[in-house]
Amino acid sequence: MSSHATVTSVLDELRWRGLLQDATEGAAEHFAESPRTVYIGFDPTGASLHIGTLLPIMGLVHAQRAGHTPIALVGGGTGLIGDPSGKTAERRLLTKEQVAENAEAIRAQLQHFLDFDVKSNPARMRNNLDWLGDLPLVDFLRDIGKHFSVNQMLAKESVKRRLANEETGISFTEFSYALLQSYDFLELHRTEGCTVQMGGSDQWGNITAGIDLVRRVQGARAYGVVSPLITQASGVKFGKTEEGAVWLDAAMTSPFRFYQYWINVEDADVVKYLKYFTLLDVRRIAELEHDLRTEPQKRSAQKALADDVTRRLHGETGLARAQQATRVLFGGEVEGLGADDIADIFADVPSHDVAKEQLAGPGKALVDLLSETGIASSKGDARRSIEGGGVYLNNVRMDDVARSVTMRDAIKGRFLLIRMGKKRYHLIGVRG
RNA sequence: GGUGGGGUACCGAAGCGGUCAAACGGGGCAGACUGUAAAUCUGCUGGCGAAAGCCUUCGGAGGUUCGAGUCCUCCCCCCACCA
Repeated sequence: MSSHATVTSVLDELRWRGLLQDATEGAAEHFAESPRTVYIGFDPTGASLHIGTLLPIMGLVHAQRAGHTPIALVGGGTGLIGDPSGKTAERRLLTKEQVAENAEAIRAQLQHFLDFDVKSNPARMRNNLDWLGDLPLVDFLRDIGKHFSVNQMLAKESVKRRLANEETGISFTEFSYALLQSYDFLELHRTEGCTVQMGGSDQWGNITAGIDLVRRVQGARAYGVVSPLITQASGVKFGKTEEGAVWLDAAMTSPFRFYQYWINVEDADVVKYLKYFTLLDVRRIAELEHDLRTEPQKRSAQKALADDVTRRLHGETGLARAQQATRVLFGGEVEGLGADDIADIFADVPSHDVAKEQLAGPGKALVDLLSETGIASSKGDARRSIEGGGVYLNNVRMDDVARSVTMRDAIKGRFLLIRMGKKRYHLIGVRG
């Protein structure tokens, strides 16, 4: 991805895209004056980022495109503590090794979105473990803690909620989180000249705390910009599927399933998501919105969204494969395929194995096959699915609960294609 | 510490001696309709079983009874009011 030193105001860009929830006073002017350095923190509590994190990432992407320098801060140190914002219960602590591993994985994922190589304003990556890791406690309390009013901290919504709950309460560790995040901002201000912190709207409190600290310690003015919470028209939490979260790591969510997630975005959300997650411009998005209204069955908006986001994360190859698998599965091309094509196309589709011997002779009961591979949660579940007309073997609906699967069903003696419902595909490879 | 109300399946919530694997709603899955959308309508939603049926489940442990989410005893946990 290339970044151009356009003069477009980041905030204007964020605003029309619906990515701007709030900004501290003077932020617009600050960005307008000259190129700035902006940071966002990423919590390494998981082994991968998920699509919910895409929103703050896009904030950095837009900043970079507008000529500013983005810093992705991986919270290798703060990840050891846990942010109480938005949490109702104390979090379990991760080990240092886990956090270090996660931080490394996140770093790799961010490289798909930010340009670390441009001459003018390359993105940077920092890990706050570098300065929090061996921070002397006494110095910290003297130099940083001194600037924080416990009274104010107690008034914060996230803290209040936890205090109100006698059971869980809040540990000193999590209570201190805001200080550490503020210290990050101070550190990046000193060493990187970073003057703006971005983040999700749940970070507003932590961000303003950091701004105050920079002002008190450095006597300098700093700014904050936050993006809104993503909502889904149906009220379901964004980024969740039956299989769980949609991850950026290809090993956790294959490019095919990633692509499918975006293809399945409902009409009521798709325009919003185009603005959020793609770099398509106003005119293009307006066109897609128009198409959506006039010929919704074409699903051009969903396709544009899926193409754009999948390409950025998984590259042209990943996108091409996801598209091909989609064409084959949903375009009815599956019948004429050879085994090799299938192996290739289905590399991404959830798959299972079954031993050849099991399909020999009379074969294996379909319900057993479904429950043993985990496609159905139990035999009863498998049976009910078949009775309800929701199970397809090689794209043929199975209506016989007592159906057995034999080698004759295997495509080219190597694969069984199971479909549950309209769109959940599973490939079963015949072993041996 | 006292008094009262509760703890039921993924969630909420009925049930108050057999007809209870447990009403109803939500969620989830599937079907129809569509556009791999939404809305709507329909079915399914503990396990095993082709079925009959069997097994496990209603906070925990005991008990009464031919039979217990349902009654009794003790224990644990929540909530409200009082102190």
